[in-house]
Amino acid sequence: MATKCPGKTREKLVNAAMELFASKGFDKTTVDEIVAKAGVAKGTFYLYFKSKEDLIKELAFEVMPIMAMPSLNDPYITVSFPTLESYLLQLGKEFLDFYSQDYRAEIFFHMLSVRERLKNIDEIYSQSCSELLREGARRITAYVKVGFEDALIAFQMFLASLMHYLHARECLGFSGEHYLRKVVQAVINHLKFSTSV
Amino acid sequence: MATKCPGKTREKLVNAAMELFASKGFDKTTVDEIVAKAGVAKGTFYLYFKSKEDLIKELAFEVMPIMAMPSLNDPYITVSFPTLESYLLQLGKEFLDFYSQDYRAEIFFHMLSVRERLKNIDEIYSQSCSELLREGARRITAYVKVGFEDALIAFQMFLASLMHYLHARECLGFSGEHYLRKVVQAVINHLKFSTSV
Amino acid sequence: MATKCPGKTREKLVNAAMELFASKGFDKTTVDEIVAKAGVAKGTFYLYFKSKEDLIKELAFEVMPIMAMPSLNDPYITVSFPTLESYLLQLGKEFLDFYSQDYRAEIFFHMLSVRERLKNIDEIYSQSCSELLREGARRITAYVKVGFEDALIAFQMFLASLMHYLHARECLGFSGEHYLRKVVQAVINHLKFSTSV
Amino acid sequence: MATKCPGKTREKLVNAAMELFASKGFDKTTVDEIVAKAGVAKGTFYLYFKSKEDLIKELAFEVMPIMAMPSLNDPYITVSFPTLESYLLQLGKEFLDFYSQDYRAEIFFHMLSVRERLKNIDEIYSQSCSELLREGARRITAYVKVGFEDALIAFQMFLASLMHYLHARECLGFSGEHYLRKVVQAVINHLKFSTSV
DNA sequence: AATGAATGAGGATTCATTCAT
DNA sequence: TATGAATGAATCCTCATTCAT
Repeated sequence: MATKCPGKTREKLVNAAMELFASKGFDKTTVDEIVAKAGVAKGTFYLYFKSKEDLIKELAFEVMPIMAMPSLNDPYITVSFPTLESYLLQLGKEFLDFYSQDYRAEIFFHMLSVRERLKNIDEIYSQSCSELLREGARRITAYVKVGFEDALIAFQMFLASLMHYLHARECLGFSGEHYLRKVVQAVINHLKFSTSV
Repeated sequence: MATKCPGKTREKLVNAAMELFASKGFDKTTVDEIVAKAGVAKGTFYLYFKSKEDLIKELAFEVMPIMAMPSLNDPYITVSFPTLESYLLQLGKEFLDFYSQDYRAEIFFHMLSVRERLKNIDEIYSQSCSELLREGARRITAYVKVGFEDALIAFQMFLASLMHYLHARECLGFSGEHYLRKVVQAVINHLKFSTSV
Repeated sequence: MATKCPGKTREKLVNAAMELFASKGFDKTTVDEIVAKAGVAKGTFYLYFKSKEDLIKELAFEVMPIMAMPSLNDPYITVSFPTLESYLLQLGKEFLDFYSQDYRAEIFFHMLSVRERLKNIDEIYSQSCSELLREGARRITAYVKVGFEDALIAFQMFLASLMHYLHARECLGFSGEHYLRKVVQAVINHLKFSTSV
Repeated sequence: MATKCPGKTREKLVNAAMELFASKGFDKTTVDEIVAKAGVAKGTFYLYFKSKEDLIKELAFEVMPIMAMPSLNDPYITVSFPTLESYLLQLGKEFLDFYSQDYRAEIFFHMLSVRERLKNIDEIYSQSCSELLREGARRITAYVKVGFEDALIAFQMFLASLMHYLHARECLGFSGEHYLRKVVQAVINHLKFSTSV
C-alpha cells in the first residue's frame, strides 16, 4: 500500500483518465474506473482534483492541435526545412503521429462537443486555435510571398484537412502518408496561384 | 391531458431531444427533461423509443453533413450551376446555412466523439461520409478533367475546411461568406494545377 | 412491490424520518435508513423531496411549540376553563403530552441548534415563536387585568420553564404534573402581584 | 513549519474547533477545517485527541450553564449582594454576558440536541445541571425563608427564562437588561407569596 | 512532536426503465 | 395510446483515521 514512486500519483491518475476518456468519453468514465486503473484509492483522486470536471481541464490542453505540431515553434526550422513543402510535410507528419495515439483524437473531439457547456475548455480551445492558425500563417509567409490572409486560409485548410482525416480515414481509403502528400501539394498549388496573380 | 394532435407525439419527442442534446450533450440530457419539454408523460417516451440510445440513432442521420448539401443529389444541377465555382459556392452556402442552426453542429460533433462507443452511429457516419465524399468527387469530375483521386482529395479538403470553420469561426475572424469564397477559390486553383499537369 | 395504500408514500417517509431524526439527529440519519423504515425504494424519496434538507423543513413546523398547545387557538376556551390556573394547567398538560413523544423534543432541540445554518427553519421558528408568545399573552389578559408586557413576560416564563423541563427532568426529580402545578402557581402568584400593584 | 510557541498546539485546535462547531455544528465541521484553521497538519490532530468525538467532550464542559454563573460559587457573595434581587440580577447578567458570545449558545444547544447520542455529554450535562439548580436553590434559601423545593422551582424558572431568551430574543423585542429585570421581579414576587403563605 | 499522502467505507443524489392503471 | 409513481443500480464525492517519514 505504500507509495512506490512518490510524486507520481497525480501522473498515474492523469494517464489512467486519458485512456479511459478516450475509449468511453468523459461522462461514461467513472471515477471508480480511473482510480482502479491508476491503482490508487478512491479518496486519493480528490486529493489531486477538486472534481472529475477539474481533471478534464488538465487534459484539455494536452490534446489541443497546437501540442501536435512542435515544429511550429522551432525558430531554426527554415534551416532544416528549406522548402515550404518539406516543412508542411513535417508538420503534417507530426500532427498525424500525435493523434495516431487514438485517445488523443477521441478526447479532442470530445472537447469540441462539450465546449459549449464547459467555459474553461472553450477558452483554452479558442486561444490555442487562434495561436496555431496565426503562427502557421506566419510561417507560410516566411516561405512564400503571399498576403497574411491568404496564408491564414491556406494554413487553416491544411489543418482542417488533417483534422478531417482523423475521422474520415476509413471513408477515404488512403494511407496517412499518401493523403498528407496530396494535401500539401494542394496547398502549395493554391499558394503558387495566389502569388503569381 | 388528451393529445390535441394525434400522431405528433413522436415528433414532439424528437424535437425536444434535438434541442436538449444540442445544448447539453447526450449523456447529460435526461429522459425526464425530454418528456418535460415535449409535454408528455415519462412512460410515453418508451412507447416510441426502445431506449434513450434508440432515439439517438433517430437523430444521428438528420445532422450528418450529407443532409447539409441537398444540391449534391440534384441531377439537374449542372444546368443551374454552369461552373464548378458556382456549384461549390452553392454547396458551401447550403452547408453553412444548415449548420448555422447551432444545435446541428453541436450534435454532429457529439456524434463524432461518441462514434467509438455507439456502433450504430459509427456505421451511419462512415457510410454517409463515404457517400458524400464520393458523390462530391464525382460532381467535380463532371466539371473539370481530373482524376477521381484528386477530385476526392479536393472535395474532402473543401468539406474539411467548411467543417473546421464551424468551430474555428471566432479564431479566424472572417465572415462565413468571405471565408467560403476564399476556400472555393483555393480548391479551384489547386484543381487547375492538377489538370494542367 | 405494489402500493398498498396509494397516496400514503409521502406520509410514510415523513413518519420514518421523524422517528429516525429523533433518535439519531439529522446529520446522522441516512436516506437509506429512512427509505428502509418507510418500506420504499431509494429513488422514491426524491420523488417527494428535493433533498434531505428539504424534508427537514417539512418536519420543522410539526414540532414547533405552537403545535404543542392546541387550546391556545380554541375560541371557546374561557368557557371550559373559567380560571387562568385551570387554563394554564391545560396548556401545560398539552405541552408536556406533546413532547412526551420523545422524538418531538429531540427534533425541536435540533431545530434550535441548526437555526443559524438553515434560514428556512430560522424563519419558521421566529414566526411561530412570536405568534405563540403573543397569543399566550393575549389569553392571560383575558383572565387577569395586567399590562400586555407583563403578560408576555409571564407567558414566556411559563413556556420557558416547560421547555427547560424537557431536558432538565432528571436533574429536578419532580414528576411532570407536580412540576407543572408548581410552575402555574408561580406564574399566578407573580401576576397577582403585578395586578395588585 | 516549526511550532512557534510550543505547547500551544492543543489550545489552537480547541479554539479553532470551538468557532467552527458554533457556526456549522459538530457533524458538519470536518477535521480538515479544524486543522486548517488551527494552522497545523492533519495528523497532528490525532496526537492530541483520540477522535473528533473526543474533542467534543473537551468543549462540552466549557459551554455548560454552570460555567456562565461564576458568582454562584463565590462564598462571599451575600456580602457584596445584600438582597436576593441584586444577586439574581448579577447572576443573570453573568449568564447573558457569557452567552452573548454567540458560539457558546450555539454549541450549548447543539449539546442538548446530541445528548441522546453522546453518552459522555449527557452525563456531563445532567451532572452540571443538577449541581447548578441545587446550588442556585441553596443560595435562594440563604436570602429568603422558603422551602428547598420552592427555591428549586424558582431558580429553575429563572434559569429557564434566561435560557429561553437566548433563542427567543428577537420574538420578544426586549433588551436583555429590561428582560432580566422583569424576570427577577417575577421570581421575587412569586417567592414573596410562597413565604407569606 | 509534527507531517500530509493515502485510505476506503459510507452517504447523497441521479436517472433509465418498468408497470399497473 | 397515455400516464406517472415506483424502482434500484450506478455514481460522485466526503471525511475520519492511519502511518511512514
